[in-house]
Amino acid sequence: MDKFNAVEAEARLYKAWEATGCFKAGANAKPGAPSYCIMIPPPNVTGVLHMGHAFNNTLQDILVRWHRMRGFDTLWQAGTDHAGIATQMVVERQLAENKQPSRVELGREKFLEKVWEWKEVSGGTIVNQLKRLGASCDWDRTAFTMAGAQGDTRTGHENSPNFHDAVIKVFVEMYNKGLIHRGKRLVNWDPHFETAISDLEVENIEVAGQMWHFKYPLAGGATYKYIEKDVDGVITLEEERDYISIATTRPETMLGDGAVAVHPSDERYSSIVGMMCEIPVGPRAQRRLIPIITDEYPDKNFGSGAVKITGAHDFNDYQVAKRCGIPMFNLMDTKANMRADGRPYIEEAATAQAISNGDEDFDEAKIAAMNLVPEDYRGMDRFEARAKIVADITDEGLAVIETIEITDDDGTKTTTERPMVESKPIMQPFGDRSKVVIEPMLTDQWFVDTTKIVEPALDAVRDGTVTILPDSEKKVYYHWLENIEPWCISRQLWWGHQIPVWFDEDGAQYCAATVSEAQTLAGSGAKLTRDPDVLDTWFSSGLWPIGTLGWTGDADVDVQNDILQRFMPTSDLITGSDILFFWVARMMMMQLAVVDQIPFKTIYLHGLVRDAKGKKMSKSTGNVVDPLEIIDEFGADALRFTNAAMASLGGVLKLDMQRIAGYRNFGTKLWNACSFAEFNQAFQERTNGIPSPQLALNKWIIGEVGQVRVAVDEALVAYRFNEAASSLYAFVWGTVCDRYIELSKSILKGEHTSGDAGKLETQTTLAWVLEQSMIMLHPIMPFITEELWGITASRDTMLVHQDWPKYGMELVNDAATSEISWTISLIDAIRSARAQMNVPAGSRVALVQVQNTRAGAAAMAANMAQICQMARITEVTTENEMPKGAITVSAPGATFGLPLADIIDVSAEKFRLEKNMGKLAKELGGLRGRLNNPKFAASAPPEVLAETKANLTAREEEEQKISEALARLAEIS
RNA sequence: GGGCGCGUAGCUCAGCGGUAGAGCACUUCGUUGACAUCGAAGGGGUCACUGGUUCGAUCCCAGUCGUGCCCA
Repeated sequence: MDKFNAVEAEARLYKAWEATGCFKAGANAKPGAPSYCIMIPPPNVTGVLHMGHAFNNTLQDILVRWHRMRGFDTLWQAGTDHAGIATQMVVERQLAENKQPSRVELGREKFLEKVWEWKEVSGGTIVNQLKRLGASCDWDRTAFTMAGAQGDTRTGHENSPNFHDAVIKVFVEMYNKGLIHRGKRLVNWDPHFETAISDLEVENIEVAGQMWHFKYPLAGGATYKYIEKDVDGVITLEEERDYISIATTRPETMLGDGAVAVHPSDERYSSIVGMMCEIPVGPRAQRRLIPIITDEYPDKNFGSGAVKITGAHDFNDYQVAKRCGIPMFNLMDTKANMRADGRPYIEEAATAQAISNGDEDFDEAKIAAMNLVPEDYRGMDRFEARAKIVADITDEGLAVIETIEITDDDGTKTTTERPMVESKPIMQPFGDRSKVVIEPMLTDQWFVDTTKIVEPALDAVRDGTVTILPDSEKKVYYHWLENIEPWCISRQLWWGHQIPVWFDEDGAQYCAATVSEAQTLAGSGAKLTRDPDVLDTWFSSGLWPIGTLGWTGDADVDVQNDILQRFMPTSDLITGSDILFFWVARMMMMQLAVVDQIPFKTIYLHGLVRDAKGKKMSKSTGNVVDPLEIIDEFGADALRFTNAAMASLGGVLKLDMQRIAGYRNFGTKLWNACSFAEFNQAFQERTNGIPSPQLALNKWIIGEVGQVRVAVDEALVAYRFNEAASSLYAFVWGTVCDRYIELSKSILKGEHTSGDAGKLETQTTLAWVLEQSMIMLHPIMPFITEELWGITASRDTMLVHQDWPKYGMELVNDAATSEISWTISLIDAIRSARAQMNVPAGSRVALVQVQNTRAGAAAMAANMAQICQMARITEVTTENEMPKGAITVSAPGATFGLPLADIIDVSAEKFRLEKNMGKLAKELGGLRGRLNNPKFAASAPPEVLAETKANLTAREEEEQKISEALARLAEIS
């Protein structure tokens, strides 16, 4: 047999699987079999395969291949996500690189054509990369979340259901049920992409920030006594003030302040609550006066205890402003520059003052239209405006001044005054894609009233209809859903499902699937304009299960949809715990809201794949591992086996190259074992069905196969991929290669008493054992096992469709097991003694049997050839007494000697025996201690008691033997 | 600050009431008719710490320390 050529074989085998339709829905299904379905978490159409995908898809493929081999009606649904911002970003960048007109220059329609063109060329990248991993998805069913939208060229997702229609249908239904509404709310605004994003798309990062302290003068020159006390109530500061001190990290938003708030219990300010104070920025003549109010929000111990309230630019302030009816003035445009629109500042400020004084009514729209940015700052970048405002206030002497003492080099102390600016770490929000600072912005957006659809999603998990693994993630799920916020689903992008709502000239809304339906609703005279926004990508991927299965919302059609009926609800969802909220929870809510069905029965969540040291992989750290490079170097099977071995429930995923190499070696090991079997004509003697041999060796290994099958299935049923992998690893390498094959060699060579009959049954058994290994390893290592399957015999089906075994513990033969384990322990004991006595590995020595049980003697007789070969023994003689100068070797119930008088190093032997004695003494101490404790006998379960006693007897026997050996040694020296 | 984890061999991790395991790394030996991507034999652990429950705790409980992630 040649060596395994992974690169060549992987491509060839994958092609063969696909060509014969091995992965199609229902392939290899037994008649009437239950269905099994996994929805692939759709990778972004812009995506390239990274370790997270490789890990996640390996687990899915293991489950899918395993179920398919077990005859389930299996579907692994493939597809990609249109990924709104990411895709728009990629195409825009490409336009810029190719010096083509920009998105804005092209206009919406032309730009979307460019996106579809890009999708045709590059959208299939990740699909092809998943194939290299061996993913057995039904690629003919590849779905796309924008399938059927305007401009769709139907390339790369030819058979996708019309996802767009499904999304629009759901939006209209939810709108009509009152689950979706439009409103002006403070949202996270990404000034780079100029769109709202959801709070989940915001990363809060701690950065070095500054906090400035400014004086807001009291209106009309009013003054008050400002008193500060320490914890004991002792006055530490008392002064007359004509201002209130405000601390802020965002001075540029001062222009939009609507009030100053203090805590109701804050005595320092109680005398001025209700008074007006002046925002200390802008042209002096038009400075606005704002009220000093009380609210629970300010923290007395933070800053000065007084907080400026800027409802349109801060989430906390927004809540205060809403509670207290404070106007919220928007200061920035969509790029987060200071607004340059509207009337001159003088007029705007006068109106604002009238509102503040209560002389003029206001509503949301009126406030929104007002621009309170003075001309000096209009059009400035928000950070430039901040610097200028700080400088202007400081120049005017309205910054709070602190006095500090400076010690010169020569030791003289001077005091100096400077504006009070605290440098402190602050949490700043960044866009997860754009990486720019997110601006809270008051805009009109569409929202899903999640509180109205959240309960069924919670109940399904609470009552166990849906299982979340690992269990600890349940709490996270509950916590988020129990405190759910409205979901902002509109995005100011072009690439996405455009919101199906039209406005007439009065701003009335008409929600319908098509413009003509909307027109009908509005009446023929109405002039309609469609909302330009698109839906959040997660809104459409929230419908992934039903959308990919072709749900239409038309009951008569859907009932005829065989695929939908067979596979919905799906079985398992395997995904990263980082998208539990983004995606999993939303799928739960939406499927339950739309079709009143759970989307899947079990949710398996896993962490991020990290580097060997546990660091996140990132481009900037330079520790990113490319799965395709790993596949090139070690083969897909090695990467897959590593992924399975890492996948303990809730475990941290640390990817170590040495480990991958180790599993590559494991594949080679299996290959070489098969090569050995082929060399010994094992596969020529293969039979269908479980062999029924006579030799204990063969009976034993068949029992071991039965045990490992049970272990593997138990592990996979419990989603313990690591246990399945390690059971198979230990079985193939430790049991089959190191034990069974070694013990079979003398039989296969014809050196065993069983002769030709023994050889034949061993060939048959060996072939069967290896075939079972291939079958059980196939879900984890599909390529090398399929290749071995193909080259070792001519077969009716490829391994991918081979039946998964059902046998189990009934294959275990106790007599055979004890015979072989006795034989192995004798061989091990001899080998250990030889190595420690420095007997050259090549030299053969005699073995003396001094005492043995009948079973032991029988085991020895039956396996004499193996013992002699593996322990390098020339012959076995029986003596009544241990010969002088022989070293003692024990097997269960038996004592042997190795007559090594010539070679023996007495001190080395003494050392060896004493070391064993030491180990024994420790064990004996523990055992005797327990057994001598009357309470142990009284309370321990009987089987534990019996086991402990048996253990003690065995150890005492051993101790006896060793002390005898030591005594003999003393005689020699 | 709140929540959730995790501290077990040099490293990466399993185990989770009956006295400790794997892989890698390490040491010694080895071209014995599958395999040096290998074989054989070894060394290595007060299972973070302190209390408690128990006949018995790495495992359960409480606290401490360290550490990671998520949310404010």
